[in-house]
Amino acid sequence: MSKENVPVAEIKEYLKRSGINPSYHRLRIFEYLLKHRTHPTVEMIYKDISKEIPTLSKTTIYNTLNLFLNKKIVLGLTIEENELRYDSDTRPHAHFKCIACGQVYDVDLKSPLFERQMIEGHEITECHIYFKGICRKCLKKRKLQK
Amino acid sequence: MSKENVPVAEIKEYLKRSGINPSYHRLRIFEYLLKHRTHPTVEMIYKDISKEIPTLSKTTIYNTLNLFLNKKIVLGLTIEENELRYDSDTRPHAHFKCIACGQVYDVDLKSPLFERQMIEGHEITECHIYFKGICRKCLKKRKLQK
DNA sequence: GTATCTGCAAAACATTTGCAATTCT
DNA sequence: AGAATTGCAAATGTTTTGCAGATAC
Repeated sequence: MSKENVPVAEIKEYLKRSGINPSYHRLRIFEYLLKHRTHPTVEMIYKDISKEIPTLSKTTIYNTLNLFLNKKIVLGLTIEENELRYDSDTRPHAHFKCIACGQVYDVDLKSPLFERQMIEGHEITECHIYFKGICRKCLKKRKLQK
Repeated sequence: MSKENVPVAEIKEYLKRSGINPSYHRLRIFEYLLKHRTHPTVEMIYKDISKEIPTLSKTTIYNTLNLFLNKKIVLGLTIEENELRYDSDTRPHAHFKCIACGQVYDVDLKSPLFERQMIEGHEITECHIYFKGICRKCLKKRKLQK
């Protein structure tokens, strides 16, 4: 799923279709991923959602995200060691991480690499393309400072 | 550096040129990375080298590898969460991880992505391409079992 | 003898696990 | 009630840090 404003009923249906019982917490966490396209970490999700649901525990977020990963409705991004990030957009696309501000951007890249079935005799099931550098925003800031 | 059998004197020179004082441990660790092109984790390096140097500590391996990363003579691969792997070949190339046996292979891929300077307004300094799937060896094994 | 290098032990994190409490139907 | 869900607290595993001792020049 990739759009930003999806009605709750539709999310519910989507979870059910994916074999996931749409409990309140699961719904809220998936909704959060749809709304916040910043590839959040567990920490970020916890910080934000627990403002509205103070009883929510990190364990539940871990449980839920692992469930989502198993059912393949989110992607796990390991663009940087020691922080797993999550993306509700499971279509092939690339990622860009800014080494200045840390933000991870989606990059809509059409590459034949995503279509490849084999490489050097290995059978490919997943392809991840990660870029690092300075993002648009940080570049602008630096220019202004000069 | 990318070849497998490099004389120690040459490694020493390479470290010096990179601004690294070539202590015995550093030499041995870099030599290990050159010889073992399996993108080892700290654990693997420790296990193997400490057989010959029983006094070697993991802290030293972490210190040394972080030094190598800073001086950019090794690449850190975060193809899978919870395990940072190291590669002494800093030329642009892709990586393939077998989801059956866990081995990480180098893939000699010529892609224009490695040459890109900008994408969607972001300035690119690094490009990582990761594949996952079943490797050549594991595919063969599966065929034999049938 | 002063810098650097090394390594222990503790700390800092992220993530997982066991199990008990809670909720849903 | 019975099954699924949640959440605390403890365990696990990786990496970092503080600092003291060893080594090198």
